[in-house]
Amino acid sequence: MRNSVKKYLSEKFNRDVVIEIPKERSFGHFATPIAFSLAKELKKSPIIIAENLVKEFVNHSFFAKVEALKGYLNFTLSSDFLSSHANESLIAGENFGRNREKTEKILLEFVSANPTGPLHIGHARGAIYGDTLLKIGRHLGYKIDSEYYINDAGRQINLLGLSIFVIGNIEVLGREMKLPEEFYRGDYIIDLAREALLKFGESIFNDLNHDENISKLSHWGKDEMLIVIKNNLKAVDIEFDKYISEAELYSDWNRSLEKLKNNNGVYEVNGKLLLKSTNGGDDHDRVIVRENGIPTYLAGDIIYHNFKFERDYNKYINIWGADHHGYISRVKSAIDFLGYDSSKLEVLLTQMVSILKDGQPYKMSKRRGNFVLMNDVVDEVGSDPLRFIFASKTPDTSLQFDLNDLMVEDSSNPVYYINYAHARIDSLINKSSFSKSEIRQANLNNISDENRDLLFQALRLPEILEDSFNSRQTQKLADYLKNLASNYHSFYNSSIIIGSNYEKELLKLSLVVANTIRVGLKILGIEAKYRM
RNA sequence: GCGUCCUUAGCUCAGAUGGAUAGAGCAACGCCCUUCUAAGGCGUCGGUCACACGUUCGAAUCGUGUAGGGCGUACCA
Repeated sequence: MRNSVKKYLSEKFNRDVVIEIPKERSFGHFATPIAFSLAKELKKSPIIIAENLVKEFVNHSFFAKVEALKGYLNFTLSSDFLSSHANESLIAGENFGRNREKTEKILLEFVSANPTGPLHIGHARGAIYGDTLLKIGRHLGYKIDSEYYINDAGRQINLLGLSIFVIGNIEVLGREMKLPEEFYRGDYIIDLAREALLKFGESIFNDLNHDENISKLSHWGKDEMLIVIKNNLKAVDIEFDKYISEAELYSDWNRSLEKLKNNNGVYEVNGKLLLKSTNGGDDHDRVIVRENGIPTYLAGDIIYHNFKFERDYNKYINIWGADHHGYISRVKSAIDFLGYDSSKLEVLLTQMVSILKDGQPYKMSKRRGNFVLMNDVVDEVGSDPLRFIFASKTPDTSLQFDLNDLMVEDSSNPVYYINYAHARIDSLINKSSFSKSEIRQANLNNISDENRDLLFQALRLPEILEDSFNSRQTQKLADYLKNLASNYHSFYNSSIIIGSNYEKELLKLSLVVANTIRVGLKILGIEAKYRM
């Protein structure tokens, strides 16, 4: 709707026209401050310009009313316009908002947590934010592939094996042994050690210097962790198109390195190879191959990004935790030296999360890792509220919330609140003596102004999705659904629907609202409830 | 120090490419079930948008600076 109005006005005035939604309802559905920008060129007061412009909109099919107010042009949409959109939305059903076919191909990488432990709550934020963006984008017709990059090569995997070995000795076999500071810890390592004992027998815990044993534990442990991670994700309904293994890509290292060298992106100092990452704005150049010939962590990212760009997408989006922001300049400079356009890579950061329960910092009971596990939270509050809270907050501010707030079953919990509106509508439809098809055929041309505003709001989903995706701000969709539900509850309370002279019309309006809620929630990864 | 994200009501957070009186939920206090789900609605209270200067017809929004906080600043991942 907004786009068609914007397009129409832009063509009419032969310039880009700013369209906004006035906060004050009596000002109409859309408004434009165009007279202010024309004032300078025409050297006339915006108020007079606006009054003159109004005259050009008499008997227009889009608008029931166009008026000039303090220099603004305010547009009230016509019932014809709204009611034809309402019909389109009901016909589209679950595809409401999907009408546009985009050609842009996007590769979206997110989570990519190391397979050395279960996902924690920070990962959950990135996972849900990324998956929500993915769902919005796909609904809008973008071709998006999702990937999880597994850091399954390098020291951290070896460290996982060592940690299982040492903790197994201490906690499972009751032996005396020192646990070095940098080792992984937490109940999940003990669980792994117990399973390892069953699988490999006690002998695997006998010799710390036995490389084969550690290697066995490392690789097996990594595979187990990957299963755990995939289960953590599945619990909030997230699945990736592809999992890319660093270890499998490693054979491509020489090819990537050649490219960097050919583009003059590396140099040698004391037997080490450095990447000229200062080109991308980094503080200093970074080592990519050590003196002993072993590539650093950054090398893996270089290979992976080479592999990404060889597959020719229009855009690459990475979602990283804020603690990785220092990596952006390194990876971007590497992409440039690989011979690709680093501006095609967009890195989105999610800030830290802290959790309260009963107003107190949430600590895992009986767990000795320092972070809150994603799985514990999902077990406690369920997938829907967690998905909603992460989708409803801007990713670039640190976030704190109380688990109790997510478990409450009243209007303070947006998931319940929105579902309740949806369930109420279904209940009305069932109570009515009219059939659904009779209701759908009702004519919405003569509904009241207030009800027309509700209809207008329910039909805004497509433009909200566009805005939400383009700005990468999923909370716009979440907020929109909450507001729509709120307005529906108001509507519900202010008029009796069943038995009214306008029963069919009011129910049709309700159906439009319900469809928008259902589609919107689905995109947020939540199935709307029909009964509560 | 440098980089980066942030600072809006007592609390948790929204505020569209700068625009018309700054928004919601919680908390507090009132009111509304002889009516379709009161798991709801309506209302009151509450803000020099951290601070200063600047750009603009117009700034919570843009720029510069100051103060405060998170994160990062490894030949660790």
